Parts: sequence; structure tokens; C-alpha cells
Amino acid sequence: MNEAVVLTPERILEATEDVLRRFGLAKATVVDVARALDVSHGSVYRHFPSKASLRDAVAKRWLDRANEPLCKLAASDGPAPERLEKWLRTAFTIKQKKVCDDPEMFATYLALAQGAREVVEAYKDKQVDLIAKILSDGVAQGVFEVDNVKATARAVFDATVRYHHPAHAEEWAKPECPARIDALMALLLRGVRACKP
Amino acid sequence: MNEAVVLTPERILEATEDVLRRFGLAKATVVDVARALDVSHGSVYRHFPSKASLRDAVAKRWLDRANEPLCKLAASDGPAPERLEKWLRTAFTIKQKKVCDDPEMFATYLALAQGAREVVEAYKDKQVDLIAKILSDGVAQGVFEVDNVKATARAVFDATVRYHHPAHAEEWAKPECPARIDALMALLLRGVRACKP
DNA sequence: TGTCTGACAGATATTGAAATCTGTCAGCGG
DNA sequence: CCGCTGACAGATTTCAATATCTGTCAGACA
Repeated sequence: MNEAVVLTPERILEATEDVLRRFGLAKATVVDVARALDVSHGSVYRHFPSKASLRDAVAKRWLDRANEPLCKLAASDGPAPERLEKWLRTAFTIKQKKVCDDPEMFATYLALAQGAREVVEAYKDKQVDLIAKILSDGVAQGVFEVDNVKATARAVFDATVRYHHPAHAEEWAKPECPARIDALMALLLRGVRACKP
Repeated sequence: MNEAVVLTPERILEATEDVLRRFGLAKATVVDVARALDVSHGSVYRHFPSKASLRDAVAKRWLDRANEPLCKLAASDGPAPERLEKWLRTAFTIKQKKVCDDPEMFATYLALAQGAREVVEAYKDKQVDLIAKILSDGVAQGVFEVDNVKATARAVFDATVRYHHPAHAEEWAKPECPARIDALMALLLRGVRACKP
């Protein structure tokens, strides 16, 4: 009857996140999660069909949280070039902060990303859609000139892989990094901006 | 007296490449290399101070061979935009071919690249210089317009990371890949091209 | 009735002893 | 001399026995 002791997917996800943070992806087991919740591990399998699905659900939650500020930025208004630059820089900063603050969860994400799992693909597609939104706003404003918004959004995403894909995370702390980001941003903005000489 | 039986760095590198191809990076040992050359492993250490240095020397040879066609392309003449596009596409194709033809050596390169070792850094810098050469040719031809050639060359290199960094190799075979490369190339070329409306 | 448990089979991970490897060097043989 | 060998110490890897984990399910319990 007590709400707090009902075993819900939400509570399981919470506990899983704790366990992952405490033990890391490699060591965390479903048994640990069950122990943290003080139930048998069989009960966990009532709510998630496999360890993989549980891990994916945690990753999804985590990614959705990380994505929220970017959704807001894409939905805001104002001049598209500034908005695109801000959006990309924010994306980089969020990732960079995660890798420092929450390294265990980041390792989980990295393992997911390297396995090219469904959850991450969906997340990437969502990011590309947000970029596409800004690009089409820019076209409407007459400041961008782009043949194919969707393809160009994908190209912008691909071009910035170095600063948002976790495989490159160790490079983000290097001192020359900010200058390289500046140069990349300038190149990409020139690539989408309408010509007016 | 017989040239063939003198133990030279060159012969050791040859044998090491064979051993790596046969056993893979994980399994290959200095003892294997020595056995292939029919000498004691102590002799190998006369020519290379450590296993790491031997591995790096093999990687350097391999990278230098892969880089040769790109050097030629950068040194050739003709319109810079076509040359830049050709250069980048060739770089992608070389990598892609390597990953199919010579997977063991590719795994070695991947291990090196992930360890961000000196040899690979030097190779990347060389690549950036080649891009810079084409860019400055384009500026001289009046077809490119770029503030800082060196920084922009680095940006072009960074923007194409997805198609030349081995961490992304598994994505190269996907069917949507060529279209995404096309979109990226278009974006980057627009980014460096001089405006003429 | 529906939720949870706990025992189970097969898969995976841990462990520690034994084998192998790396890097050094005194000394052999040409 | 000079290049090479082979034995060695310490580090690393292998391997097989042991323990733990994943995923299932019949049945307890409320």
C-alpha cells in the first residue's frame, strides 16, 4: 500500500543509475540492482525483459535529460546563425561536462555509442532534426542558403563529430581545442550562410 | 657476408609486419618476430629499444605508404576546389580499402590512434599541411576565400574525422554513407569557396 | 488473482598458479 | 673488437577450476 515500496520501472531505473555510478558498467549486475531495491533479481525481470533493455532504458533517460536544453535552444527564436553556433557549442559543453562530472555514466554511454545501439541512433536522429529546425528557420530568415535542409543538417552533425562523439572525449581537454572549435564553427557557418558580397 | 642474412632494421620491420598480419596486434610478440627471422629476441632489441618502438616504426612505414598518393594529389595542379574534393575522397577511399584488405594492420593502427601516439600525431599534422597546401593554392587562384589557411585546413580535417578516423570505421560500410559524404563535401566546399553571386 | 520469490541451467566472470613475455646483460664465438 | 646468444628477474598473459550472473519458471503468499 505504501507508494514508496511499490516496485516501478521508474524506481528500478533510479536504482540502476545509482548502481552504475557506484560500480561502473563493467561491474554492475542485475543482482546488484535488485539488492539495492531489496527485492529478488527475478522481480527486476518482471519490468525489463533483459539486462540490455534495462541498460538501454537508463541510457535513454540520461540522453533525454542531456537533450532537454538543446531542444529549448532549437525551439527558441532569434537570428539563426547565432542560434546554430550557440546550439553546437552548447552540445559540446554538455558532453564535456558529463565526461568530467559523471564518468561512470559516460562510460556507459560510450559503450552504447560504440555498439551503435538503437537508443543512440534515435538520439542522434533527434539531434539532426533540431539542427534542421534551426537551418530551416535561417532559410526563412534569408540568412542561410541550403539545397537540402535535412542532408545539410546531417552534414553539420557529421562535421562536428569530433566534439560530440564520446570516442573523441580524451581530446576535448587539450589546450588547442577551443581554437580548433572556433575554426570549425567559422567554416561551417560560412558553408550554410547566404552569399551577400 | 651474405647481404640476406644481415639483421637490419628493415628486415625486422618486414618480419614484424608479417607477424602482425598473421597473429594480430594482440597476439604478436617480439619472440615471434625473432623466430620468424631465426635469431634470438635479444638481437631484435639491438635495433629497437622496446616493443612499443618497433610497433610504432611499423605503423610509420604503413602510414607513409598510405600517405604517398595524397602527397602527390596535393602537389599536383589544377583547380583547387576539384583538387580538395578529390583529395578528401581519396583519403576516405584509402582508409576504407585498408580496413577491408588489411584488417590486422588496421587494428594495429586503430590501437595506435586511440593511444594518440606520437607517430599518428605527426601523420595527422602532415595531412593538415597537405590540405593547407591545396587551400592556399585555391586562395592564389581566387576561388577560395579563407582568413587563416592553417586553421581552416585543421577545421576541414576535423570536419571529416568521421570518414578518416578508424574509431568510426564500422560506419563506413553503411548504405547511407556515400550520400552523407556528398552532403559534407558540399558543405565544406561552400565554406571555403569565395563568394561570387 | 497477481506479485514476488528462490532454485535452477547454461553462460559469463573471477581467480590464482603456471607459462610466457619483455627487456637486460655477461660472456661466447668469429 | 663486435654482433649475437641465452639465461635471468620482474611483468604480463594464459588456462582451467570455481564462483557469480542471467534469464526462466513453478509455486508461495497476500
